[in-house]
Amino acid sequence: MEFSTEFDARIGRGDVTLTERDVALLRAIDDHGSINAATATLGRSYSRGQQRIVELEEGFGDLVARKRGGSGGGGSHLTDLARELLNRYDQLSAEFSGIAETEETVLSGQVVDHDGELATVETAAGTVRALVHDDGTDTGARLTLRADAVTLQSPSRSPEGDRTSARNRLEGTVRTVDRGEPVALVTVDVADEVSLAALVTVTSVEKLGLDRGTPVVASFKATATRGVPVE
Amino acid sequence: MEFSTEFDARIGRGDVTLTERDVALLRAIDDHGSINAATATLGRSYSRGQQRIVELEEGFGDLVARKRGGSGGGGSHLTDLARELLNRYDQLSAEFSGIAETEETVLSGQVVDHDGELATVETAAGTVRALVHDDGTDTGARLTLRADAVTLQSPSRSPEGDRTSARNRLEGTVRTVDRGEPVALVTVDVADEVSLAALVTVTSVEKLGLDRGTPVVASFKATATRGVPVE
DNA sequence: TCCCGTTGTGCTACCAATGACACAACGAGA
DNA sequence: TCTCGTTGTGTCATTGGTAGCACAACGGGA
Repeated sequence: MEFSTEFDARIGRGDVTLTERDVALLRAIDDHGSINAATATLGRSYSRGQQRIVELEEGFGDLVARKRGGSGGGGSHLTDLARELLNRYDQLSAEFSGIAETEETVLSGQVVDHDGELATVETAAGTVRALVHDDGTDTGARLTLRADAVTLQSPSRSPEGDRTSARNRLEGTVRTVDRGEPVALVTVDVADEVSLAALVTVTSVEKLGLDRGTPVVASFKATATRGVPVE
Repeated sequence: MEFSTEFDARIGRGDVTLTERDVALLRAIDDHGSINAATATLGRSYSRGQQRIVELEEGFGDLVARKRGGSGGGGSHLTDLARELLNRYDQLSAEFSGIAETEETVLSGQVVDHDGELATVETAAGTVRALVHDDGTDTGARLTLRADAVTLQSPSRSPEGDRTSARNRLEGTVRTVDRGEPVALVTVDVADEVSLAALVTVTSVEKLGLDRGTPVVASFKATATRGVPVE
C-alpha cells in the first residue's frame, strides 16, 4: 500500500504559533509593501489579516512596521525579526520535506540492551545501536534508517576497531544503483532478504566504483537511526 | 530569540489524510474494543467518530472490523492494515520529532556551483556540498547541518582521497563536550567564529578521546545537508 | 420472545475561524 | 484645506467541524 507522508511545520513562542498560513501572509506583505495589498492578493480579508499580525506580534515581538497616512496612504514592511523567522521557517520546512521525501529502510529486531535512549537491537542484518524513545517494556523495536544517513565505503579501507563515531557497520554487496542526476540511490544487500538504501552523489558512485555486486560497507551513526518500540 | 519548532505528521492516501486525532481514535478503539467506548473515553461524539472512520476507510481500505448485535451488543477491532498504519505513523512522528529536537548548526555561504539539486557552497568553514532546492538565482544559501548527521574521527586516520561517500570534511578542534547520558553533544571549532555541533554516543567520545582541544575531523554527507537559497 | 449494548444514521445546536462591510484615524503632498 | 490609500477597529454573516441527541437495526444469550 502506497502512502504519502505529509507534515505541517510550525514555529511556536509563548502561546502563539506561526503557521504556513502566517508565513504566506508575511511574504505577501514583503512583496506588496502593504497589508492591504497582501490580503487582497491572497484573497483574504484585511481585518482578519491585521488581527492575526497583532496576535503574532504579542508572542514574537515586532514583525511588521506599519505606517499610515502620508503619500500613498502609508504602507508596511517586515522587520529584521520577521525575516529571520521566515528564514527559520524555510529551513525547518526544508528539513521536514527532506524527511517526508527521502527513501528509508526499516529494520525490525529484538532489543537486547537499553541504556537511556540508546538501545542495542539484534536485527536480521546484524546488531545495531539506535535511539529508541520509550523504554518501558523493551522487547522489540522497528528502526528506520534514512537513506541520506547511510555512508558507503570500500571494505578494504575500513578498520574494525574504528576511529570514527559512526559505529554501526554492515557489510554487503550492491544490489542496484539508481542514478538520479546529481544524486543516486544505491541499495545494498546486507543479509538474506534485507537490503539498505543509501543516498549518495553520483561522483561518490564513481569514486567508489559502485555497481551491482560490488562489496561495500554501509555505516551509520547510532544517533542518526531512530526507532519505535513494538509489542 | 528562542523558538520552539513544532510539527503535525500526516499520512495521506487519495484525498483523505490520517491525522494525529485519527490515530488517537484508532488507538482508543484498539484499547477498548468498541467505537462507543473509544469515543466516550476521548470525550468525543460517537456519531462523528463513526463518520470519520468511514471517511478514512474510503481512502485507506478496511481499518476497523465492526460487529453489531450479539452477546455484549457487538464491538470493533482494528485490522492488520490499521495496525500497519499506526506503526507507520509512529515511525514518521519519531523521525519528525528527531528533527524538531535535534541541535543543528547553520552555515551561510555563497553558491559557486549548482548541478541540479547539488550545490557547492563556499562558507567560512570551507567549501561544502549540499542539497539546495531552488536554483533560480543562486547567489547565497543557508545550510543547516543536523548534529546527528555529523560524524567525528581522529585526523590520523582520514585519508584525503577518500574511499567513503561522506565527502564533506572539516578539520577542527573540540570546543566543548556536553555529556548527556547515552549521548553527548560535541561542539567543534572549524574556523574563526564557526563551530559545528555533533551528536555522538558517550562511548564514541571515549574511544576517540574527545576533550576540549582535541583535534578532530568532522565529516558529513552532501545528501544529508540541506539548504535554502537566500537573497 | 425479550433484553442488551453496540453499530449506523440523521437531525439540530454550538463554537471558532474567517470573510464582508462600514467607518474613523492618519499624514504627506497638492 | 482637501485628497487619497492605508491602517485600525468594530459588527454581522458565513462556514466547517464537532457535539448532543434521538432512534432504528442488529444478533447472541437468557
